[in-house]
Amino acid sequence: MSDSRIVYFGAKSAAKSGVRSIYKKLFKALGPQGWWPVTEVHGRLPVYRPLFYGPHTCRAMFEICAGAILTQNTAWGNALTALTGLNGAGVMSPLKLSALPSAELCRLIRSSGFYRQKAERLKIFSRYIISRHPEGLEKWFLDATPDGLRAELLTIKGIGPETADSMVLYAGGKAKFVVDAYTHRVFGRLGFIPGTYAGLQEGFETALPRDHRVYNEYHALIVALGKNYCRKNKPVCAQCPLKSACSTGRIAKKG
DNA sequence: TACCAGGTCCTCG
DNA sequence: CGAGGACATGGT
Repeated sequence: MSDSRIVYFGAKSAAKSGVRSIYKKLFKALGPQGWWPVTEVHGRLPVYRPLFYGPHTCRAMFEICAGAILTQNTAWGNALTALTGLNGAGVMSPLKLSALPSAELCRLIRSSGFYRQKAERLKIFSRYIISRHPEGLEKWFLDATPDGLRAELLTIKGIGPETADSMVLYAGGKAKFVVDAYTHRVFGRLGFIPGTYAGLQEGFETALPRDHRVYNEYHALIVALGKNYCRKNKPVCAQCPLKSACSTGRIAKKG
């Protein structure tokens, strides 16, 4: 007998339909998320634009990449303060960032935490663009395949799987599913295994149409769920859009 | 007061 | 490989 709460990724149609039905539930309950929030040309704060999936301007692409680095293991609000600081200082570009003294860069992004590491990572990424892709971020990303771009990004120090995938999906508008801490938590509680980065990513990419708009919404919806319902300590199971598909709340009640 | 937040790198069994 | 520590601020 199989435990209905356990859903194996791989060649299982149950996993496919599970992944798809969860997406539908989330989208229906929470709506389009408008990711990735990007600063408007004339605006100060990044804005969520529901149902817009690109293409982005070159500077928006760079801002998304910088944001992906700044939000590593950090609350988005803290990363956002740093992004606003960089925009306010007029240094949101590879050329400007790479020319900025490290102490100044550290000061601008201090709110994001791990700021020495992140300042270094932003510089490394900026220098990489200038030296390896002098034609610019836009041409680099738009000409690349999702897997090729991901592999190249992973060679850059400071860019790991999630940051690379965020850049590919949200800056490049290419179909790569982003797996993050929320994804592990939510789908772990839902009973999906394996819970490794590669396992989860392959599960999603196999189950879903290869459409960057779907990957975009799905990951953003998982984050929304993780923040507002599927919290680490005190999950709000009673009103969770996925409670019918999840056993966590029931188990907790049974004790 | 602790714990948590849209990870990654390095080191050591 | 996987586990464990370092990296750091701001919100609850």
